Amino acid sequence: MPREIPKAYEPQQIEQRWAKRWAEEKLFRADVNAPGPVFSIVIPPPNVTGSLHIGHMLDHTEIDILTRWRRMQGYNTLYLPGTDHAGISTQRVVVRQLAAQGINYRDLGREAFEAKVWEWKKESGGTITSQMLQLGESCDWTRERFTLSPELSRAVTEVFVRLYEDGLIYRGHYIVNWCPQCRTAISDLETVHEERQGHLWHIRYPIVGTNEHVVVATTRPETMLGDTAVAVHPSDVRYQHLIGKMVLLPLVNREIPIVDDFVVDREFGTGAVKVTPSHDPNDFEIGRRHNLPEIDVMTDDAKMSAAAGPYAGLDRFEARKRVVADLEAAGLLEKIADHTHAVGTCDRCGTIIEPRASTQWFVKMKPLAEPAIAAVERGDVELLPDNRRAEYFEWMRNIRDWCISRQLWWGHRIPAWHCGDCKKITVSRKTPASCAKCGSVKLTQDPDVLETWFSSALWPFSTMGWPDDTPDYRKYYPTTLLVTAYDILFFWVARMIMMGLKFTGQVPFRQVWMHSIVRNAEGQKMSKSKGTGIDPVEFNEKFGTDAMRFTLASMAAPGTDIVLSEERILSYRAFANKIWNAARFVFMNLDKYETAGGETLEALAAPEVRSAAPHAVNGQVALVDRWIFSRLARATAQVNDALEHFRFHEAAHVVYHFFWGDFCDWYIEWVKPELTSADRPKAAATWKNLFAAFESALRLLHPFMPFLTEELWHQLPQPEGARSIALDRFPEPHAERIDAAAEEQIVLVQEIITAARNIRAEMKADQKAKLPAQIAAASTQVQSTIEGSLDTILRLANISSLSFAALPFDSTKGNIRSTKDFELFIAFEAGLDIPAEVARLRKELERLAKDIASKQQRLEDQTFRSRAPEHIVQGLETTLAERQAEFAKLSERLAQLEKNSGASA
RNA sequence: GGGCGAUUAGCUCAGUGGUUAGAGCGCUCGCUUCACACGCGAGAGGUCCAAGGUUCAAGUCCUUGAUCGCCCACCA
Repeated sequence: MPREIPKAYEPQQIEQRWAKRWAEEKLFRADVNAPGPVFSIVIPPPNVTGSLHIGHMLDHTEIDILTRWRRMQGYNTLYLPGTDHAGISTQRVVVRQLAAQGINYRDLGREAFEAKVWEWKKESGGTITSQMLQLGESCDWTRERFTLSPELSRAVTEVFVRLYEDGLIYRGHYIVNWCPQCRTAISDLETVHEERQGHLWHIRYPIVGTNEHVVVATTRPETMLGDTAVAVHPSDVRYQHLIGKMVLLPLVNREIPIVDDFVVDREFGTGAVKVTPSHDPNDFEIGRRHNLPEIDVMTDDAKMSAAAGPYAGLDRFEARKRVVADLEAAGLLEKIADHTHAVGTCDRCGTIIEPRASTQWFVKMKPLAEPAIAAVERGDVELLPDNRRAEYFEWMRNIRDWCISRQLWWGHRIPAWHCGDCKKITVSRKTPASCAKCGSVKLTQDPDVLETWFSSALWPFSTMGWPDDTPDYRKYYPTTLLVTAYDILFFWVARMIMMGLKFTGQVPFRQVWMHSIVRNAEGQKMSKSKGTGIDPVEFNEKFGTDAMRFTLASMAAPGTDIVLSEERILSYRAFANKIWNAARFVFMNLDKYETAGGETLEALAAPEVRSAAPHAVNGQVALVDRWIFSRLARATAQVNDALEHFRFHEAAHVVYHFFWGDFCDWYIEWVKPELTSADRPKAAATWKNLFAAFESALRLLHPFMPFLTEELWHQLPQPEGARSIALDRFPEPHAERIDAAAEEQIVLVQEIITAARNIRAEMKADQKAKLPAQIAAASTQVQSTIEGSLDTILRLANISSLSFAALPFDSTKGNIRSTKDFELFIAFEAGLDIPAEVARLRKELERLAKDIASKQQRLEDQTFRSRAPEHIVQGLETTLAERQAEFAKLSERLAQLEKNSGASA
């Protein structure tokens, strides 16, 4: 049966077809009862309403490579997919959408709004999962999870209640980061500090009962409307006499005291600071220490509040201008200095955050952090790469309490009820009937929801059915590995470790692999909103998912961030095409094999054809077959080692060069004539070996290029009932097939062929002209190797004959290439380009001379001889001898040429 | 203010103290060779950022500096 496949690889329909089939057949469904060691991994859940970006693609590529590799190695694998409800982001999207329809979400009311978000989730929540399906990720879709599902919400409530009962969750009034755009508190981690060019306004505050004034400096003049004191350093001689006096707050005409506090920096500004307890963290602390009132002069959306008097209703920045103008008019503005300072912005929307005193829920972190620090110190969780450990420890040791409440509607509502009578709080797993304290039934649930990362922190065990003791939990928890970008080490990884230890008594994962971040050409983080992102879906369609995966894997070297370039993707698309065409060659020959009538193709599907390779003829395995299986075994071992250490780029490099370099460039070219040989047993053996090597190569490549390899694997003869290459075995490293002798001999033959091609190219010999060549072998082994592969040498070097001859060759009559093992000579009539050859030889000699000199110098050094390991010294001696011999040969040749050209000139 | 990373071929990047520092792209030359021009063959191209130091031996380890980038940090 002739196999008709297109000349060029077209990934589009092939990928779609397989992606669909893998999902439909539930090929990657995990089975707790399956044999083998466990390899389990949960996805870092993407935002449910988001779409796939290049960062996910990297995450997912690494996870999928590892999962497929381990599955093929016989592990019981689980790759659990799912999504995050992403509180703020999702709410923002829906709010904006409603606004576009002229609807203010607040007018809708909480329940109706929540319903709208669920609706939106239903509509667009499929985007990311369908994109993942398109990518053909080998995850178990029957176990897909969502952070806001009833099951996972139950885990969230359980955790909240237990933390509250343990005194680790408290409600308190503190300064938090307030985002006026999202209208909610956000955590410290969710703020991004940006250097901004601003001003430092120096304002005179008149001292009551005198003509004096004190000058304060501020970057946010509008907050003065909420000032309730001025603070100076207790030992600041400039101001000591003022401590205890009152100043009249300009514009507001409120009398406020001058207090002393150690936190004031005498060096900064004027050394006197206005104190606004409601709008600054330091001032808040000063306020606590001095019992100052708090005056919140802003509203949720950062407009000035009624407390701001005449400025009420103004936007904070408009108010700033007005306040400054009014102060100036009143003659109270002493000066305006330029000042660069870090401004906190919301990492979701970029709005400048407003520090604001507010009542929120917090988690006490120190008691959770301590065991999590110990677990990493002990190595129960291995954080990789190593250098991230220090960051983790640094952050964990200085951890601050975590503000977990958000003034949003989309999320897990806090399971706490406020009593209308006694004002006490009842925290409960289920809606309580009455106040736990006074029995009142006038209960209202706390309006806040938990921040998204609270539920994400439980992900490794909430997805396994916790708090129930499920088979999944027992089998797959703790998970084997977490793969994620390093930028969410604090947001997510650290919190998972803390929560995992607290609630399961176990670490949530044994290893964490933190990969790089993908950046664009300008080195910025890829961001869709900034228009700097690469759309992976578009790229996948354009170049093929396999090519994209391979590109990402090949660039995923630890340490540096990845800058993706189209050129690089193109080169791996070419690689995919190369594999495709190697397959075409194999298929073409499969047909010949069958029509030749020896054995049927089905015979090739027999397990022993694969496992017994390399196949022998008359008890003899051909050199090239020994070689390719040796190379395959070596490549497999290298890939295993690389993947065990998350060295994806190294693994990719190995398979690339094994396939393209060893298999295509040499093996296929070498065996071509054997396949059609009249010697039937020999042809059949070559056949089986070609088939087995190619088939193994496909399996080796599968974790990296799943679609292409699946497609081709199915076109090869396979045993009855074979469903997918993904369920087949990964190649074994087969240490016994590593054949140093065969590799050495093949290298020799390759060197001869390359030398001949080099001479021909330099001579600009007609491609079709086969020239006779002569060779001098340095040993009988070399000679017998050459004799053994003579036909191949003649064919691949494009020479008509190769005769063994005695040295020296007449370099004026042809060109010579030499190594330690041989000298190859090809004569030609057109005449040698003597000046060119002289130049080449001189350059070569110069290089050799330098090399020889440095080696001699080192070998003469007695300290080197006495201290360096013996194999280094011996190796150096051997190499030096070779170089010297080479140098002698080349000098002789050069002299001959110079003499000749001198004679002829 | 602390901390981390990078600097290697024209470009993008690998490189595990040891014998001639590699890859892909690009470049030059030659090829419609019956798997592949997304290809084949042959080449050119590198004071490994700088200066010191450790070592028998440094692209690799240490120190300092330069340039670029990132993270953390409540000086108004």
